[in-house]
Order: sequence, then structure tokens, then C-alpha cells
Amino acid sequence: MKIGYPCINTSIARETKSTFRLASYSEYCLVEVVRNNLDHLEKILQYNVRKSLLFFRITSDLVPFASHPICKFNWQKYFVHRFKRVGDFIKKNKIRISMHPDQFVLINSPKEVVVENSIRELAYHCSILDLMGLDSSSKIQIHVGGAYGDKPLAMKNFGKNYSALLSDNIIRRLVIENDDRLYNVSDCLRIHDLTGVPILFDSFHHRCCGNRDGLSLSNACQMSNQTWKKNDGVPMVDYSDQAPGYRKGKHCTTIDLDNFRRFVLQTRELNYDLMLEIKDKQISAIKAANALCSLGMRIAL
DNA sequence: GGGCGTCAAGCGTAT
DNA sequence: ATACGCTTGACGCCC
Repeated sequence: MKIGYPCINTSIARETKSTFRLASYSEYCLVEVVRNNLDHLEKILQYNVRKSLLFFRITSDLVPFASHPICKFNWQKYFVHRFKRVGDFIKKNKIRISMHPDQFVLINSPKEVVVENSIRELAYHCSILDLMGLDSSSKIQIHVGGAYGDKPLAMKNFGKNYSALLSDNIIRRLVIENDDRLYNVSDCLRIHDLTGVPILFDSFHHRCCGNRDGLSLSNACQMSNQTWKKNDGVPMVDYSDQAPGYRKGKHCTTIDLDNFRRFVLQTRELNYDLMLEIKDKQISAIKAANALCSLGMRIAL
């Protein structure tokens, strides 16, 4: 099992800004920010290797406005060697990589323009992973999308657009994640049957958000994991925990190790890489890795 | 140099 | 009707 955390390391300060406003877009600004973002990403990855955290989610904001029409600059070509260098480091250290496009990536939207924008955004995510030379085990995870007043139709439309509109390069990386309100694991399994898309199991969404479908945690996790094929790599699982005293669904600020151990023991027959979606990022990831060791389980490889 | 209004993108739910 | 959460906060103007 590899343990990871998303996008940001709270202990590595940024020396420069990571993005900018659309109103201040310029090629100069883009080049500077992307260069700095790649430098910063390398620092985080080096830290992660030192700490044996070999799973990481790369931020979608690595290249700001990459899928926006304002961006005419060929950043792919300009930064080809920098991306390759990061990718070589990732491969050399066997780091597992995921990306998670934002909530407006909706491939089942009834609005054609939303679908078009979503596909452009997915293509952007792919190009990051492609430029790094990473194989199809590097995944791009999205939610199924909206229900649009007719959930069965919305699911059918997901399948339709998936097959008709997505390029092979997107399909080889794309996975869907059960969400906290609309599409639970059973729904995702139905969409998997339609499309073959693997399911990334989110334990928090499954467990705590009124999204139960009668599947036990270990069954839901196992059935999701079985949708991953050989070329998809080890199944990925997202983990978080309820922030005590807050609205249902709010992520906790730091990991509760008792809950974490319980989760690990319930799923101990299964093989997966675990992404900890917890506010304090690498701090909880390190705590979790230590907890696994004390349970006699082995992290990384 | 700190405070805070606002920031590309969609949807569903709560108020 | 409007605000909010989602999540990765953080830019950038204002004082």
C-alpha cells in the first residue's frame, strides 16, 4: 500500500505565487508561474520520497487557464524537458500519481458547452501526465456529475458521452468516484457496467453522507477495486473522516487514528493505494503511515 | 503588511 | 431568490 495526500504540503512554503487572476493573464505570467509550480512540485515530491509517502495528487492548477481559450501559448512544448524531469523522478521513485479535476468537469451535462469544456479540461490533465511520461496507472478522477432531474437518464448520458466523445487517451486514465449525495457505489457500478470505467472508492462519501446503498464498507471497497484492470494499476481509495461537531460531510482537520485503524482492518484483505483527503495534508499522511507500521502492515514497496 | 472581497468554469441543497 | 459547499485557498486591491 502507498499512502498519499492531495496537492499541497503545508510545511513547504511557496516563494512565489501559484496562480493569478484571469484579468492579469499574460504569457510572461504564465511561464513564470508554471516554472515555479514545477519547481515547487519537485520539492514536494522529494519531501514525499524522504518520508516514504509514495502517492500524490498533482494540483489541477499546475498550469493556470490551460484549457481556457485565452491560453494560446504552447506551454507543452516550452516546458517539455521540465515535465520530463519531474516524470523521471516520479518513475525512478515509483511514485503513484492521481489528479482530480474540479467540480465543473461534468461529462453528462445536458449543456453541450459544459461537456466540451469538461473534455478540454480532461485533455489538459492528460497532457500533464503524458508530458511526464507516466503510464495509464496515473489516474484522473472525477465524479459522475449531476442528475438533472432524471438520474437514470443522466447515467445513460454519462455512458453515451463517455463512449462517443472521449478520446482513448482520456479513457485510459479516467476513473469515477462515488460522491456524497447523488452517485453511490451501486450507481457507479452500474455506470461501470455500461462503460468499463474503473471506480475509485471514497470511503468517507460511502460511510457518512446519507449515501448508503446497503453495501458494507468492505464490500463496497472490494467491488469498486474489482473494476480496476491490470493496466489501471493498484486500485486507488480516498479516505477522510468526519470533522467532529461540524456539519455532516465536513472533512476533519487531522486524522483520527482509531477510526483509521478500524478502516484499515476492515479492508485489510484488499490491496489499494490510499489518498488521505485531510486538511493537514502530509501531517496526517505521516501519522497514518506510522499507524500502519505499528499494525504490522507494510507501506510503499 | 495585514484585511478582506473576490476569483473561469456547475450542480444540488439549505435557507 | 440567494448563499453555500464542494476544495487546493490565494490573488491582489485597499487601507
